[in-house]
Amino acid sequence: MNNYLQTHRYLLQYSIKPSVQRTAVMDYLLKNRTHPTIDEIYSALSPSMPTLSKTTVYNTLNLFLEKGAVQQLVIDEKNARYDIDMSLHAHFICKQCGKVHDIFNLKPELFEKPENTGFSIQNVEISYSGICNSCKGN
Amino acid sequence: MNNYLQTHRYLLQYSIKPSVQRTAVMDYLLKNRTHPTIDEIYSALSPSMPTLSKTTVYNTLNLFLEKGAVQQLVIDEKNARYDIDMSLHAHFICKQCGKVHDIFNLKPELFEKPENTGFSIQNVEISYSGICNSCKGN
DNA sequence: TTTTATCTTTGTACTCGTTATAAAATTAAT
DNA sequence: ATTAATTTTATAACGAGTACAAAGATAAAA
Repeated sequence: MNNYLQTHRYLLQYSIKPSVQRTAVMDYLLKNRTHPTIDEIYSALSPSMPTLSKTTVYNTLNLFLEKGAVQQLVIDEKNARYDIDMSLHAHFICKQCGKVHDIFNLKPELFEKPENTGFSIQNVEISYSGICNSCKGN
Repeated sequence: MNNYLQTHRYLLQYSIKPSVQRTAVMDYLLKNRTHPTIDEIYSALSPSMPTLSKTTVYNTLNLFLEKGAVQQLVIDEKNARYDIDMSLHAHFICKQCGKVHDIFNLKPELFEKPENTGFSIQNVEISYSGICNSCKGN
Protein backbone atom coordinates (compact mmCIF):
# COMPACT_ATOMS: atom_id res chain seq x y z
CA MET A 1 0.00 0.00 0.00
CA ASN A 2 2.91 2.36 0.63
CA ASN A 3 5.59 2.63 -2.02
CA TYR A 4 7.61 5.19 -0.19
CA LEU A 5 10.65 2.95 -0.59
CA GLN A 6 10.14 2.54 -4.34
CA THR A 7 9.99 6.29 -4.81
CA HIS A 8 12.97 6.62 -2.49
CA ARG A 9 14.99 4.36 -4.75
CA TYR A 10 13.69 6.16 -7.82
CA LEU A 11 15.05 9.46 -6.51
CA LEU A 12 18.43 7.92 -5.78
CA GLN A 13 18.68 6.79 -9.40
CA TYR A 14 18.78 10.46 -10.31
CA SER A 15 21.14 11.20 -7.40
CA ILE A 16 18.52 13.19 -5.56
CA LYS A 17 18.82 12.97 -1.81
CA PRO A 18 15.38 11.78 -0.72
CA SER A 19 13.73 13.93 1.90
CA VAL A 20 10.16 13.48 3.03
CA GLN A 21 9.01 16.37 0.85
CA ARG A 22 10.92 15.31 -2.22
CA THR A 23 9.62 11.78 -1.90
CA ALA A 24 6.05 13.04 -1.58
CA VAL A 25 6.39 15.25 -4.65
CA MET A 26 7.98 12.54 -6.75
CA ASP A 27 5.40 10.05 -5.57
CA TYR A 28 2.68 12.45 -6.70
CA LEU A 29 4.29 12.89 -10.11
CA LEU A 30 4.65 9.16 -10.60
CA LYS A 31 1.01 8.54 -9.79
CA ASN A 32 -0.54 11.57 -11.45
CA ARG A 33 0.48 11.76 -15.05
CA THR A 34 -1.48 14.95 -15.61
CA HIS A 35 1.44 17.36 -16.20
CA PRO A 36 0.57 19.20 -13.02
CA THR A 37 1.44 22.78 -12.20
CA ILE A 38 3.27 23.75 -9.01
CA ASP A 39 -0.01 24.84 -7.56
CA GLU A 40 -1.75 21.59 -8.34
CA ILE A 41 1.04 19.63 -6.69
CA TYR A 42 1.00 21.87 -3.65
CA SER A 43 -2.77 21.76 -3.30
CA ALA A 44 -2.81 17.99 -3.60
CA LEU A 45 -0.11 17.38 -1.00
CA SER A 46 -0.87 20.18 1.39
CA PRO A 47 -3.81 18.49 3.22
CA SER A 48 -1.70 15.50 4.23
CA MET A 49 1.43 17.61 4.79
CA PRO A 50 0.17 20.75 6.50
CA THR A 51 3.61 22.23 7.02
CA LEU A 52 4.54 21.94 3.35
CA SER A 53 5.54 25.24 1.81
CA LYS A 54 4.92 26.17 -1.77
CA THR A 55 8.50 27.35 -1.98
CA THR A 56 9.56 23.79 -1.26
CA VAL A 57 7.53 22.56 -4.19
CA TYR A 58 9.26 25.12 -6.39
CA ASN A 59 12.68 24.18 -5.04
CA THR A 60 11.96 20.50 -5.42
CA LEU A 61 10.87 20.73 -9.03
CA ASN A 62 13.82 22.88 -9.94
CA LEU A 63 16.05 20.26 -8.42
CA PHE A 64 14.27 17.46 -10.29
CA LEU A 65 14.76 19.46 -13.48
CA GLU A 66 18.49 19.93 -12.88
CA LYS A 67 18.90 16.25 -12.19
CA GLY A 68 16.98 15.31 -15.30
CA ALA A 69 14.25 13.48 -13.40
CA VAL A 70 11.46 15.53 -14.92
CA GLN A 71 10.95 17.77 -17.89
CA GLN A 72 9.32 21.15 -17.86
CA LEU A 73 6.67 21.73 -20.48
CA VAL A 74 6.52 25.16 -22.04
CA ILE A 75 3.05 24.88 -23.54
CA ASP A 76 0.82 26.70 -21.08
CA GLU A 77 1.15 30.48 -21.12
CA LYS A 78 0.04 30.71 -17.52
CA ASN A 79 2.00 28.10 -15.61
CA ALA A 80 4.94 25.81 -15.93
CA ARG A 81 3.94 22.16 -16.11
CA TYR A 82 5.99 19.13 -15.21
CA ASP A 83 6.21 15.67 -16.72
CA ILE A 84 8.06 12.65 -15.33
CA ASP A 85 7.60 10.84 -18.62
CA MET A 86 10.88 11.44 -20.44
CA SER A 87 10.00 9.24 -23.43
CA LEU A 88 9.41 10.69 -26.90
CA HIS A 89 5.91 12.02 -26.93
CA ALA A 90 4.05 15.22 -27.73
CA HIS A 91 1.36 17.16 -25.91
CA PHE A 92 -2.01 18.62 -26.62
CA ILE A 93 -3.28 21.58 -24.62
CA CYS A 94 -6.92 22.59 -24.61
CA LYS A 95 -7.11 26.31 -25.10
CA GLN A 96 -10.31 26.41 -23.09
CA CYS A 97 -9.78 24.31 -19.97
CA GLY A 98 -6.00 24.36 -20.09
CA LYS A 99 -5.61 20.62 -19.48
CA VAL A 100 -2.57 19.02 -21.07
CA HIS A 101 -2.75 15.54 -22.58
CA ASP A 102 -0.10 13.15 -23.85
CA ILE A 103 0.10 12.18 -27.48
CA PHE A 104 2.03 8.95 -27.92
CA ASN A 105 2.73 6.78 -30.93
CA LEU A 106 3.86 9.59 -33.19
CA LYS A 107 6.45 8.82 -35.82
CA PRO A 108 9.92 8.98 -34.23
CA GLU A 109 11.06 11.13 -37.16
CA LEU A 110 9.06 13.96 -35.70
CA PHE A 111 11.40 14.11 -32.75
CA GLU A 112 14.61 14.03 -34.74
CA LYS A 113 16.86 17.03 -34.48
CA PRO A 114 17.00 18.67 -37.91
CA GLU A 115 20.43 18.97 -39.53
CA ASN A 116 22.17 22.07 -40.84
CA THR A 117 20.08 24.53 -38.94
CA GLY A 118 23.11 26.35 -37.60
CA PHE A 119 22.11 25.47 -34.04
CA SER A 120 23.11 22.58 -31.86
CA ILE A 121 19.73 21.38 -30.74
CA GLN A 122 19.51 19.70 -27.36
CA ASN A 123 15.79 19.38 -26.96
CA VAL A 124 12.67 18.98 -29.09
CA GLU A 125 9.18 19.91 -27.97
CA ILE A 126 6.10 19.29 -30.07
CA SER A 127 2.92 20.95 -28.90
CA TYR A 128 -0.55 20.75 -30.35
CA SER A 129 -3.45 22.89 -29.29
CA GLY A 130 -7.19 23.15 -29.84
CA ILE A 131 -10.36 22.50 -27.91
CA CYS A 132 -10.73 19.18 -26.15
CA ASN A 133 -13.82 17.02 -26.54
CA SER A 134 -15.25 17.66 -23.12
CA CYS A 135 -14.97 21.41 -23.66
CA LYS A 136 -16.58 21.15 -27.09
CA GLY A 137 -19.81 20.07 -25.45
CA ASN A 138 -20.08 23.43 -23.76
CA MET B 1 11.18 56.14 -46.90
CA ASN B 2 7.89 55.92 -45.07
CA ASN B 3 5.70 52.88 -45.60
CA TYR B 4 3.03 53.97 -43.23
CA LEU B 5 0.49 53.45 -45.97
CA GLN B 6 1.68 49.95 -46.75
CA THR B 7 1.34 48.92 -43.13
CA HIS B 8 -1.99 50.69 -43.02
CA ARG B 9 -3.25 48.54 -45.86
CA TYR B 10 -1.72 45.45 -44.26
CA LEU B 11 -3.77 46.03 -41.11
CA LEU B 12 -6.95 46.49 -43.12
CA GLN B 13 -6.40 43.09 -44.71
CA TYR B 14 -6.90 41.62 -41.26
CA SER B 15 -9.81 43.98 -40.58
CA ILE B 16 -7.87 45.86 -37.95
CA LYS B 17 -8.75 49.52 -37.75
CA PRO B 18 -5.42 51.28 -38.17
CA SER B 19 -4.60 53.75 -35.44
CA VAL B 20 -1.24 55.45 -35.11
CA GLN B 21 -0.18 53.05 -32.38
CA ARG B 22 -1.36 49.92 -34.15
CA THR B 23 0.38 50.98 -37.30
CA ALA B 24 3.62 51.62 -35.43
CA VAL B 25 3.49 48.24 -33.72
CA MET B 26 2.70 46.37 -36.93
CA ASP B 27 5.40 48.27 -38.74
CA TYR B 28 7.87 47.22 -36.08
CA LEU B 29 6.82 43.58 -36.35
CA LEU B 30 7.12 43.61 -40.12
CA LYS B 31 10.62 45.05 -40.00
CA ASN B 32 11.96 43.17 -36.98
CA ARG B 33 11.55 39.47 -37.42
CA THR B 34 13.07 38.73 -34.05
CA HIS B 35 9.99 37.36 -32.28
CA PRO B 36 10.00 40.32 -29.93
CA THR B 37 8.46 40.43 -26.48
CA ILE B 38 6.00 43.13 -25.45
CA ASP B 39 8.78 44.86 -23.60
CA GLU B 40 11.09 44.86 -26.60
CA ILE B 41 8.39 46.36 -28.79
CA TYR B 42 7.58 48.98 -26.20
CA SER B 43 11.21 49.90 -25.62
CA ALA B 44 11.85 50.19 -29.33
CA LEU B 45 8.87 52.43 -30.06
CA SER B 46 8.79 54.45 -26.88
CA PRO B 47 11.57 56.93 -27.79
CA SER B 48 9.80 58.07 -30.94
CA MET B 49 6.33 57.82 -29.35
CA PRO B 50 6.79 59.20 -25.85
CA THR B 51 3.12 58.95 -24.94
CA LEU B 52 2.91 55.28 -25.84
CA SER B 53 1.70 53.12 -23.00
CA LYS B 54 2.79 49.57 -22.42
CA THR B 55 -0.86 48.65 -21.92
CA THR B 56 -1.49 49.75 -25.49
CA VAL B 57 1.19 47.39 -26.71
CA TYR B 58 -0.49 44.58 -24.79
CA ASN B 59 -3.91 45.54 -26.15
CA THR B 60 -2.59 45.84 -29.66
CA LEU B 61 -0.96 42.46 -29.71
CA ASN B 62 -4.00 40.79 -28.23
CA LEU B 63 -6.04 42.36 -30.99
CA PHE B 64 -3.56 41.22 -33.65
CA LEU B 65 -3.78 37.71 -32.19
CA GLU B 66 -7.59 37.69 -32.30
CA LYS B 67 -7.55 38.88 -35.88
CA GLY B 68 -5.00 36.26 -36.86
CA ALA B 69 -2.40 38.79 -37.92
CA VAL B 70 0.28 37.41 -35.62
CA GLN B 71 0.96 34.22 -33.75
CA GLN B 72 2.02 33.98 -30.16
CA LEU B 73 4.98 31.74 -29.46
CA VAL B 74 4.89 29.73 -26.25
CA ILE B 75 8.55 28.82 -26.14
CA ASP B 76 10.03 31.26 -23.66
CA GLU B 77 9.14 30.60 -20.03
CA LYS B 78 9.56 34.25 -19.15
CA ASN B 79 7.70 36.21 -21.83
CA ALA B 80 5.24 35.78 -24.62
CA ARG B 81 6.81 36.34 -28.02
CA TYR B 82 5.11 37.38 -31.22
CA ASP B 83 5.70 36.39 -34.82
CA ILE B 84 4.08 37.95 -37.92
CA ASP B 85 5.37 35.08 -40.01
CA MET B 86 2.41 32.72 -40.23
CA SER B 87 4.11 30.26 -42.60
CA LEU B 88 5.04 26.74 -41.51
CA HIS B 89 8.27 27.02 -39.62
CA ALA B 90 9.75 26.03 -36.28
CA HIS B 91 11.77 27.92 -33.69
CA PHE B 92 14.97 27.52 -31.77
CA ILE B 93 15.41 29.20 -28.41
CA CYS B 94 18.79 29.62 -26.81
CA LYS B 95 18.51 28.60 -23.18
CA GLN B 96 21.26 31.03 -22.29
CA CYS B 97 20.51 34.33 -24.05
CA GLY B 98 16.84 33.61 -24.67
CA LYS B 99 16.91 34.72 -28.31
CA VAL B 100 14.47 32.95 -30.59
CA HIS B 101 15.44 32.04 -34.15
CA ASP B 102 13.43 30.75 -37.09
CA ILE B 103 14.00 27.32 -38.53
CA PHE B 104 12.68 27.11 -42.07
CA ASN B 105 12.86 24.38 -44.69
CA LEU B 106 11.71 21.58 -42.42
CA LYS B 107 9.75 18.75 -43.94
CA PRO B 108 6.08 19.75 -44.19
CA GLU B 109 5.15 16.38 -42.64
CA LEU B 110 6.41 17.70 -39.33
CA PHE B 111 3.60 20.22 -39.24
CA GLU B 112 0.83 17.79 -40.11
CA LYS B 113 -1.84 17.26 -37.53
CA PRO B 114 -1.63 13.64 -36.38
CA GLU B 115 -4.74 11.51 -36.87
CA ASN B 116 -6.65 9.49 -34.29
CA THR B 117 -5.33 11.29 -31.30
CA GLY B 118 -8.78 11.88 -29.88
CA PHE B 119 -8.28 15.63 -30.13
CA SER B 120 -9.20 18.05 -32.85
CA ILE B 121 -5.93 19.83 -33.30
CA GLN B 122 -6.04 23.43 -34.47
CA ASN B 123 -2.44 24.40 -34.10
CA VAL B 124 1.03 22.85 -34.23
CA GLU B 125 4.09 24.33 -32.59
CA ILE B 126 7.55 22.83 -32.94
CA SER B 127 10.19 24.20 -30.62
CA TYR B 128 13.85 23.33 -30.40
CA SER B 129 16.18 24.48 -27.68
CA GLY B 130 19.85 24.45 -26.87
CA ILE B 131 22.73 26.91 -26.70
CA CYS B 132 23.28 29.19 -29.68
CA ASN B 133 26.67 29.61 -31.30
CA SER B 134 27.37 33.08 -30.01
CA CYS B 135 26.64 31.93 -26.46
CA LYS B 136 28.84 28.86 -26.85
CA GLY B 137 31.87 31.11 -27.12
CA ASN B 138 31.31 32.30 -23.58
C1' DT C 1 -19.99 72.72 -37.31
C1' DT C 2 -21.47 71.46 -32.98
C1' DT C 3 -23.13 67.57 -30.28
C1' DT C 4 -23.22 63.01 -29.16
C1' DA C 5 -21.80 58.40 -29.25
C1' DT C 6 -18.22 54.98 -29.95
C1' DC C 7 -13.72 53.44 -29.93
C1' DT C 8 -8.82 53.77 -28.48
C1' DT C 9 -5.25 55.00 -25.54
C1' DT C 10 -3.35 55.84 -21.18
C1' DG C 11 -1.93 55.41 -16.23
C1' DT C 12 -2.68 53.15 -12.07
C1' DA C 13 -3.75 49.52 -9.34
C1' DC C 14 -3.96 44.80 -8.95
C1' DT C 15 -3.32 39.69 -9.61
C1' DC C 16 -0.54 35.89 -9.75
C1' DG C 17 3.53 32.89 -10.88
C1' DT C 18 8.08 32.72 -9.55
C1' DT C 19 12.44 33.92 -7.18
C1' DA C 20 15.35 35.96 -3.32
C1' DT C 21 16.40 35.87 1.26
C1' DA C 22 17.11 34.79 5.82
C1' DA C 23 15.63 32.26 9.81
C1' DA C 24 14.25 27.75 11.59
C1' DA C 25 14.51 22.88 11.34
C1' DT C 26 16.53 18.73 10.02
C1' DT C 27 20.31 15.72 8.79
C1' DA C 28 25.13 14.46 8.56
C1' DA C 29 29.83 14.71 10.34
C1' DT C 30 33.23 15.22 13.88
C1' DA D 1 27.04 16.03 22.00
C1' DT D 2 28.60 19.83 19.09
C1' DT D 3 29.29 21.63 15.00
C1' DA D 4 28.68 21.98 10.19
C1' DA D 5 25.98 21.39 6.07
C1' DT D 6 21.61 20.77 3.91
C1' DT D 7 16.73 21.40 3.56
C1' DT D 8 12.53 23.53 4.60
C1' DT D 9 9.79 27.34 5.65
C1' DA D 10 7.70 32.04 5.70
C1' DT D 11 7.96 36.47 4.07
C1' DA D 12 9.12 39.85 0.99
C1' DA D 13 10.08 41.22 -3.53
C1' DC D 14 9.92 41.04 -8.60
C1' DG D 15 7.93 41.02 -13.00
C1' DA D 16 4.57 39.69 -16.69
C1' DG D 17 0.07 40.40 -17.67
C1' DT D 18 -4.83 42.11 -16.79
C1' DA D 19 -8.70 45.12 -14.89
C1' DC D 20 -10.46 49.35 -14.66
C1' DA D 21 -11.76 53.96 -15.21
C1' DA D 22 -10.56 58.41 -16.94
C1' DA D 23 -8.86 61.03 -20.84
C1' DG D 24 -8.32 61.47 -25.71
C1' DA D 25 -9.44 60.66 -30.46
C1' DT D 26 -12.50 59.33 -34.16
C1' DA D 27 -16.91 58.76 -36.36
C1' DA D 28 -21.82 59.68 -36.71
C1' DA D 29 -25.83 62.46 -36.12
C1' DA D 30 -27.95 66.70 -35.67
